[in-house]
Amino acid sequence: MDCNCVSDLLLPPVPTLWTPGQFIKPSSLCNGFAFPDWAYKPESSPGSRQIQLWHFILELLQKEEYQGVIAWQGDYGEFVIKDPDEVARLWGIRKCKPHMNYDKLSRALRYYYNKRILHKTKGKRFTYKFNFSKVVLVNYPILDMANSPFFLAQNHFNGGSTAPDCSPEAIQSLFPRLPDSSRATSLFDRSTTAPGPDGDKLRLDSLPFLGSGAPCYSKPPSLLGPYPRSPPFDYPWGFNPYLPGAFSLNNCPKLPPGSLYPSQFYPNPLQSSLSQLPNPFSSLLPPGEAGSGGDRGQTGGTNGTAGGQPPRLCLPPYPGSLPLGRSDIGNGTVLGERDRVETTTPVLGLGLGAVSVGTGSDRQSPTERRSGGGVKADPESDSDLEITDLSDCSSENENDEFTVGKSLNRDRPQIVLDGKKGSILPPVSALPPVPVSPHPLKSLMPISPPHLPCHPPSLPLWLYMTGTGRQTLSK
DNA sequence: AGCGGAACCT
DNA sequence: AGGTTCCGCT
Repeated sequence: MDCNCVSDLLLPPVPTLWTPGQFIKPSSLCNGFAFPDWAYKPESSPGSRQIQLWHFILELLQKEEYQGVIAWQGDYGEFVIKDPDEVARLWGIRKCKPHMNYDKLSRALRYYYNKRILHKTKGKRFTYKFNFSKVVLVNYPILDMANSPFFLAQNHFNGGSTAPDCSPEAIQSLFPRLPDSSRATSLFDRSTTAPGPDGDKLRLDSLPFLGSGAPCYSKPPSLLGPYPRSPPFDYPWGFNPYLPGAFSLNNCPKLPPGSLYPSQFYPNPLQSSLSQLPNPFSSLLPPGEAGSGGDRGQTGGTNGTAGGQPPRLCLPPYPGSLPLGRSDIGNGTVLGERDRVETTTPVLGLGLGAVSVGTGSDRQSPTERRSGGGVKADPESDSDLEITDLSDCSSENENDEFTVGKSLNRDRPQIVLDGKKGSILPPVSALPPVPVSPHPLKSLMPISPPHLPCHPPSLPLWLYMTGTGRQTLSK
């Protein structure tokens, strides 16, 4: 039976989020619901365009209108299904399974246990927890995680051979705590010296969505941006993350004055953080904002970001992540016309490359499964790490892969992980030369796409469960 | 409520 | 592969 709800006819532009009443294309609707294109698996994967449950859950979790139905609660990554029947109903609508119920949905959720995408918070009804260490964070280019001390250990791309730091601390360093609201944060710690070899150190803990803040309530990042997936290599506003020039410290184009990023789209701490970014990032700020250290509060303006909700940032991904993970996330569409619907939340697409964390073993350990009470995440489940090998996704571009650490660039930011400085990002010069169009914006557009990425595109920050792709899980 | 096996579907 | 459906069990 095909209820014709979500078919390949679903084309971008689509509503930026799954919001009842947002109609774009009747043929792409299911019972009046339309869904963001990014919610589908990439075309390259089998069964593509079928949303996965964990994806759907994240989708719901991201929407404030469903806070009464499902919401982040408790430990980091933990969420509670407040209204199981309603969630099941929504899932049923989504999948056109009118007979869906929580029993069935929960069976599907249990299906994720083995994949270590989710686990149950013992002792808390309807409470589950995402194993965010089991995700691939793509498009965190400026956080060159693959080059961090943490990830170097198992970096498939540099043949890392040292033992990985799989300690919970290391994991925590990957997902650091949200800084206190009172704590001034900056993406770059300039407290030490002037820019130079040690000048600009990227602070992971200044990225709100990367961490959890309050001890009792830790909302994971706005994991899935509200941006519709764009066709491959469609960078409507002309930004091409693949192009070296896009991030060249000397070749970063200014956005047109008064352009697509009104200042109110930059709530704190992002705004101030962005403004402190060295070029090219600071240039993303509207004129007058860069360097102003604006201190508009998080409640600020019309950004639509609820107080306390981590703002999504949108920085162009650093091309160094290209070999590691798809970098076409969001950036092309962030400023696109199609995004008018919900460009209310700034998005910072920070490229991590493709980083996943997981164990070689698929199963939860008995310890893990025994751990109850939901007091604290089982360290075991989050304690292992691997770099997701996406190399087969870019076989044509193997030569493009960075040899991490092959060359140093003093101008590039560095990562500070728990106070330890990470290795610097690969130099822009390591990128393959790409012809540049004379047009200031078109110079950022793809001349010829490097290769078809293999994760869902156009996400400002895309979480890619390693268990759902062609990647690392061994069953 | 929650679990997991099994058959089945797409 | 990723569920969906059913069901017995705890």
